[in-house]
Amino acid sequence: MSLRASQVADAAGVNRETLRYYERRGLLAAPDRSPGGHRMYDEQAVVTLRVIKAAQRLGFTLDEVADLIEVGRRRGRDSSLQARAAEKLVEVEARIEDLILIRTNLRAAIAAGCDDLHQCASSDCCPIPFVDLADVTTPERTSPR
Amino acid sequence: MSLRASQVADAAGVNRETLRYYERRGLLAAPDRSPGGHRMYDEQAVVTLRVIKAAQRLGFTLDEVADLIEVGRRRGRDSSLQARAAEKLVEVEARIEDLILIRTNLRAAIAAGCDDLHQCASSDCCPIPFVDLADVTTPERTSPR
DNA sequence: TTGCATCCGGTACTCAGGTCCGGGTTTACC
DNA sequence: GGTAAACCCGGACCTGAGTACCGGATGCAA
Repeated sequence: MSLRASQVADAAGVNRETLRYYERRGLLAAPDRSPGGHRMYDEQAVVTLRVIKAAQRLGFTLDEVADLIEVGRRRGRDSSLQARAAEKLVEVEARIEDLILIRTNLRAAIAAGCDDLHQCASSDCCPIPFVDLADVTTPERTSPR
Repeated sequence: MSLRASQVADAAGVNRETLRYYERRGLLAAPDRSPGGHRMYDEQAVVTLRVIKAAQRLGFTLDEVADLIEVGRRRGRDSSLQARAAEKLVEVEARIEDLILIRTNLRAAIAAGCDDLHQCASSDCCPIPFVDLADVTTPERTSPR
């Protein structure tokens, strides 16, 4: 059984136009067409869309997502996959570190309540949860997002 | 001692124009000016810039960052701060969860090496590290990024 | 077979986040 | 005091990621 564009879009929670857009960008395989030219998707398309959205939420660009999908597709013979995966791993781990720091600070801010924050604000140790991060971050990391 | 625009920009690893831009957006306080009108920053500006960049890397929008800075500035009397911090905490924790899942899968992919990946690719469990995420994700989370 | 929702391709628009330009000062250094 | 580098402002431009619109074609149900 095949799905039409807006069924897929609805199922994945995206705009119908986004399907065409992703197809243009090579993120979504061009589906079969009906005799009249309408796109006919399978359920896999929905999964792919969700995958893309998930990856995006984590800060991967569409190009990066395209890469990862690509890499998953043309299997073993491209062993740069290992390298890519390793790179991503490093990125992901750095992100986790950062987020954990933020979390710690947010928790502290919440636990301390407004009174301590007051004191804190006057002594310039706010903007709240980010100060540590700023120090930790290497300056050369010229935001490749 | 005061710093000039490009010194600050260089120190923080951003474009000089970005300073003006952030000033317009209210993210960076308008600095003092020289008699001739040139901006004269202090070292704090560099820290603030790094803070902003750090927050951005974690997926906060400039508006959100502005919020957080704002909130840190006008201290206790605005007790919605607690609420905001709590909200952010939830977001941050969700992000961490997602990233940990990704990390797990990336590690597995790396550990398995290309051979297993090969097998994997043919059985449709690739694109590598995102499938689980796709299932876990509630469809209604219509990416508010 | 008619009617209406849906889809088509192409193009234009939006929004965030910057970045670049250009003509005219201002500073810093010799 | 001269001059090159840095800076000013306003506005145009750019990229990424979608979204909207259009006139015409298609799908499907009654």
